[in-house]
Amino acid sequence: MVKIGEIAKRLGVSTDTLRYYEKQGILASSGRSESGYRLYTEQDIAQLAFVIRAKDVGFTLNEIKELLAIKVDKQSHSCEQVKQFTSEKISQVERKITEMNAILNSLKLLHKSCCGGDEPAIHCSILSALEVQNDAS
Amino acid sequence: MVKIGEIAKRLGVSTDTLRYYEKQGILASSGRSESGYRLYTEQDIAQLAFVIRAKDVGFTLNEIKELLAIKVDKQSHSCEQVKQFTSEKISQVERKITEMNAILNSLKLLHKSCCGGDEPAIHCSILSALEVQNDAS
DNA sequence: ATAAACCCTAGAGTTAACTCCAAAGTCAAA
DNA sequence: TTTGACTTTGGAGTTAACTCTAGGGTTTAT
Ligand SMILES: [Zn+2]
Ligand SMILES: [Zn+2]
Ligand SMILES: [Zn+2]
Ligand SMILES: [Zn+2]
Repeated sequence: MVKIGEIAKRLGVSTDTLRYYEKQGILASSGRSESGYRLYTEQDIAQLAFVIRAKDVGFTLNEIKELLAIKVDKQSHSCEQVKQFTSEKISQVERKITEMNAILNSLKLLHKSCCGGDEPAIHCSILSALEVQNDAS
Repeated sequence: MVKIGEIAKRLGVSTDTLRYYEKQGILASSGRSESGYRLYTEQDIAQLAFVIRAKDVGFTLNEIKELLAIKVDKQSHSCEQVKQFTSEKISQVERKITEMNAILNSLKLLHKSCCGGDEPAIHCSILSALEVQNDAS
């Protein structure tokens, strides 16, 4: 059971952010000390790591809440529903990865088509590289 | 040369958003009609498609501006700088894809570990699936 | 030729996700 | 035992990315 400052420091977020996440139902502390300090477990830290990773790749807090709801709501839902829901989320993430790869390809094409010399970049075909890739979406 | 409403409709954004992107230096129209209407080319549309895709996967407008700057600034920078910059962006995108895959694995594990039956989901090991994955980040 | 549907600008309002602040209680070390 | 670093709450302020409004001009269809 660690205090808020510790977990904040370990995962590189502010204590304000952690209190905000609690208010938003993203991550509550597992308990409080005698004096009312928030106390977090290692599991809480693991969950926060998940939240941060999801946020980093562009999920909103609401989407993250949905992802976490799979865990929270398991008492009130059937396995069938859980399976259905995770299926949807999986295709959503797969779509994002596909788009990400399209962007990566744009950049790689661009990188390849540039000679890398020290002359001004006017002559290199970067512009067309970007557009060709865009057309082929 | 199409008007703002047409491009907005075709790519599923509002005309307000397009005017906002112009103000932010993300995407200007290629010209104006006699009466001052914005006119866009197919290239503009391709660029907007790129912007939308980048936005969808979690890039901020400022990051997108950086990506587009590769194209815009080519007069004032050397090929060496361009190559350097695209390299950085490529690793940034690759990192994002890696994180995305970690999340995808969490979800897949979760999906696999659920029986999918119509009984309440209490018994299934979803919780641990999420946390195991988080620990292994 | 006139109504509907489009476009313009400038600027105000909104939402998400923080971030900061004030006023006060708690805890560890010197 | 007192200083300083922590914690609490409630609420105000900020930033990004829209979104809307007002008040006007333009284009198109009937
Ligand atoms: Zn080049
Ligand atoms: Zn070159
Ligand atoms: Zn199950
Ligand atoms: Zn089951």
